[in-house]
Amino acid sequence: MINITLKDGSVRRYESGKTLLEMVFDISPRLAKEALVARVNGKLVDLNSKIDSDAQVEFLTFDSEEGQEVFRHSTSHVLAQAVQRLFPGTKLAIGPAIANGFYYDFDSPQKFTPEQLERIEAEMNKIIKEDLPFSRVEISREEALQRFGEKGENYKVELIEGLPEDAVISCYQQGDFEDLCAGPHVPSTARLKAVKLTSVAGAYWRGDERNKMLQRIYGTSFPKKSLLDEHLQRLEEAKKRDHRKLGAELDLFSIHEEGPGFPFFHPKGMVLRNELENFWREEHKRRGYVEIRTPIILSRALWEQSGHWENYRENMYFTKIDEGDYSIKPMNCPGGMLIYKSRMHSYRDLPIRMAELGLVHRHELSGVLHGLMRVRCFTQDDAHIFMLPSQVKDEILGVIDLVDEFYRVFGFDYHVELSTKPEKSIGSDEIWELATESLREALEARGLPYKINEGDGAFYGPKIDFHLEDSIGRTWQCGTIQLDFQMPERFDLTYVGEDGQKHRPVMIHRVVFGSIERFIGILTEHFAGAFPAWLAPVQVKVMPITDRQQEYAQAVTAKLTKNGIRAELDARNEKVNYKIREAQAQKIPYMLVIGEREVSAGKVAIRHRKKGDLGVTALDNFIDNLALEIKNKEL
RNA sequence: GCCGGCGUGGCUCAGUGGUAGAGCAGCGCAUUCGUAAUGCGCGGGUCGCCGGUUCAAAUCCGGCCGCCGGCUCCA
Repeated sequence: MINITLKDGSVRRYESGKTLLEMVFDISPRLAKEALVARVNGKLVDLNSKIDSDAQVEFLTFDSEEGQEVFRHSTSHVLAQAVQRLFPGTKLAIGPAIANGFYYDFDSPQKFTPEQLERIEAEMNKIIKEDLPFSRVEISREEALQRFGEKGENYKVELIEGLPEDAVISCYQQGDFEDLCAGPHVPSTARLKAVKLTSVAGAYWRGDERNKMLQRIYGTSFPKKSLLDEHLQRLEEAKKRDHRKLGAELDLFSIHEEGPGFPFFHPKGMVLRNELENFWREEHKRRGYVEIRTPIILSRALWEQSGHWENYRENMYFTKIDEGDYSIKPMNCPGGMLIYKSRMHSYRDLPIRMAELGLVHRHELSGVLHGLMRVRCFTQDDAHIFMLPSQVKDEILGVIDLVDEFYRVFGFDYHVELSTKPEKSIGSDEIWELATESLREALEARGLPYKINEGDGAFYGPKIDFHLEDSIGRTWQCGTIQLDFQMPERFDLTYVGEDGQKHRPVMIHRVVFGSIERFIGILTEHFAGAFPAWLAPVQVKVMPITDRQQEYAQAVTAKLTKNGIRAELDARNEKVNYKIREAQAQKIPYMLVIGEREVSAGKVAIRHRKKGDLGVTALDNFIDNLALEIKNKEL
């Protein structure tokens, strides 16, 4: 007999060799129906596995992250089985669970079209009905190589060859299908109740564009049809928040075939931009930043000196002036260097925090352009901080705090990544190590959780990245802090120290919004277009009920405008319902309905886009309240 | 750039070889109305672009451009 300790601390005794599935049936038939996998002494294992010694056991359902992952991973195996049934000879690459679903990469001469996806989905449902148990077998490396080699599964062979010496190699089988897999899996295909294949896409083997492009089928799955429907419903809802759709509907910006990736900002979009920039200038002034502006076009020699020519050329645009080669700036730093160098600096002047709202152009591959999130020209809210080595830590902390304070104003959640030395880079390993450690220490000092992004730093230094989410959960890098020992070297930047000698300053590149364009995209999706009053392009819509209130409504609008509030008059000969409907669709925060009663009382009737009818009040009172809401940047 | 899908009035979409359609928006007229669509009328499209097949192409074929979802890359 063995002792099994459950999550609640209770202990049950079983004969050695009983499977987890048998145990959970004994504990609770209801839990048994929902349990997908178990955590045994901290390790995830199949419910089909046998336990032969005392253990801590926890049963996991779809409610847990691990349960979902196992569930989706098992679904990807069923997908692979269905594809191989319908298209024999299809080779398997990898098929992991991802956030909200799974995918599987295939190598097949057969092109998977949307119609075929339906066929595959039907086959998957058949496999699910067949209630095939997942069973695990551990095999030797030689046997694994032989098995998958015989079947012509060359990608699997490659995977096996890449496994570490001491790795346990396992296979999972359901019916006549077998896949190389570490597991664990759900007990049987019948658990995978509701399955939906969502799209096909190309994906390079091992994510390397030099490799063959495989066909990736994406899908998702749930233990209940209703959960799947809810998920699809949520995706539909999210589409309505898409900044590309809202950007057109709210008349914020447009992008044209005449300039792919080069957005045009309309008057309403400019209000947003300007509000963001005003806020940004105020906050930076308060924190001791000075503002500069550098040219868009600068000579090739400058870019050679900075290292961009060597490391960033594929992303740059070029032009000729007279006989000379010039480049359109992809970054603002070299321009900033020239300003720093234009005069002498004393150690007493440092740190110098030099900010620039700089318009940069980058050649991005056509396939990656995405509304305002990924464009070919954008405005970075850049700053370069020149400092003494002893000031590095405080300056990094200052920027981390600044970013946090900014994002808080908009109510954004964010996550942080630390990116290390990339393949293409300048500077010695020691310097990189030192810079990376400084950033790491700053993060630790603030207790910020972060993820390491190996090899994703800028070519001149490591960076801390701040990522924000869009409406469907894709994350976009916005803020970044990059520590740079290289540019000061390359541009021979100096300051005069206490000792009267020249010394080398250290530099930080940093952005908070990241790109104003991308930030506006995120902002739009986050608020679903219903921007807080301080950002709303139109803050108040004044709507007289009939022509007779026209004059009074005009006076109201004029007074609002005089008080710095962005107000518009809807003088059209339409019913209030119609005007309200339109103002609601435009997500205007406040509507002032003006009828006979308001005119005679000299008041206004307020309607809020979310709170509805707020009753009648004096105009001055409304103005005071709204002015305060705007000043406080209320959400 | 690569893989797959898509491209018809400002917007959403119907039309799959035989003279381009609807709703919304726009414009005109009427209506003067109390918290999410008043009625009637009128205009508007070389069907993304170029070429081919055909007596005839929005529709079939090829190339290009753009967009969407991924991959790779990045603010």
